[in-house]
Amino acid sequence: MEKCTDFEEPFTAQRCSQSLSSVEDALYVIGGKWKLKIIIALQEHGNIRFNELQRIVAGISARVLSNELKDLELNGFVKRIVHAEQTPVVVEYISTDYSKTLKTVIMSLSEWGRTHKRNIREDVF
Amino acid sequence: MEKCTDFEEPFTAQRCSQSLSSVEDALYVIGGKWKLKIIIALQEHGNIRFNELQRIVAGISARVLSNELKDLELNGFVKRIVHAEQTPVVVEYISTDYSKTLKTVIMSLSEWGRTHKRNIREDVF
DNA sequence: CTGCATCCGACCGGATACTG
DNA sequence: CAGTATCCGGTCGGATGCAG
Repeated sequence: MEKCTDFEEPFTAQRCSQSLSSVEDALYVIGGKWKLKIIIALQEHGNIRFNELQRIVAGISARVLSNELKDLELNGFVKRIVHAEQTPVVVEYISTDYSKTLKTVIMSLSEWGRTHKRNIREDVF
Repeated sequence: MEKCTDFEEPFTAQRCSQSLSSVEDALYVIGGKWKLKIIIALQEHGNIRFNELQRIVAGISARVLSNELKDLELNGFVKRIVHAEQTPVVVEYISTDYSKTLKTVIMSLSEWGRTHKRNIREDVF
């Protein structure tokens, strides 16, 4: 409840004390091992197909990727586009406008990750 | 590789295309169900003891909290302080300066979470 | 190609009991 | 209080096979 002096404006003490709850809400949707990685991969490439996506998100299995994509689609982060006119069927995934609202989150996370890696290399904890 | 126009300065296209890797590095350390929540709880309160922490991070079991704290200590996010002069032993946990570098990450995540919750309430996806 | 169904082992983590 | 040890059920997820 105290200790909010670490955070400067425009984040008030009141907002600060609610960050746990809000972060929980965020992690509920984009938490987990793969969600953010998939969202990023989809943002960096335009339309992208299942197998290509699996190649980019290194280490993920088809089954897990499939489930994650369903989740992400339900939550409005991903659009699934089926090109039915062809055989075999071509399916493309594309990130939605709503996933763009994660821009700041992804920015700060990648910034921190980059800095952290540098720290690790220099100091050894 | 393209599509980086969504991101404005000072984040160049080159940095953008590396965000997947950097975010992976970040998630490797602060990813998972509990890590960030614990870090936030420790930042919001000053020194804090094990059971109190378990109460604040709702839903976590003693075993998991214990393991997570070891992890966080190894990675320099948490300091463990033992007050040996008393019996029973009093142990306090406190967040380190390094965990303050996560400020921006936590900010953006909680901001997003707050907005997302509002969106969910209004539109129903 | 794009997945889903099934099998099955690994491991995550809850409950409980116990120690210092 | 601050954890640890053990047990054990549930889930996660890899491998494989199959379908559209």
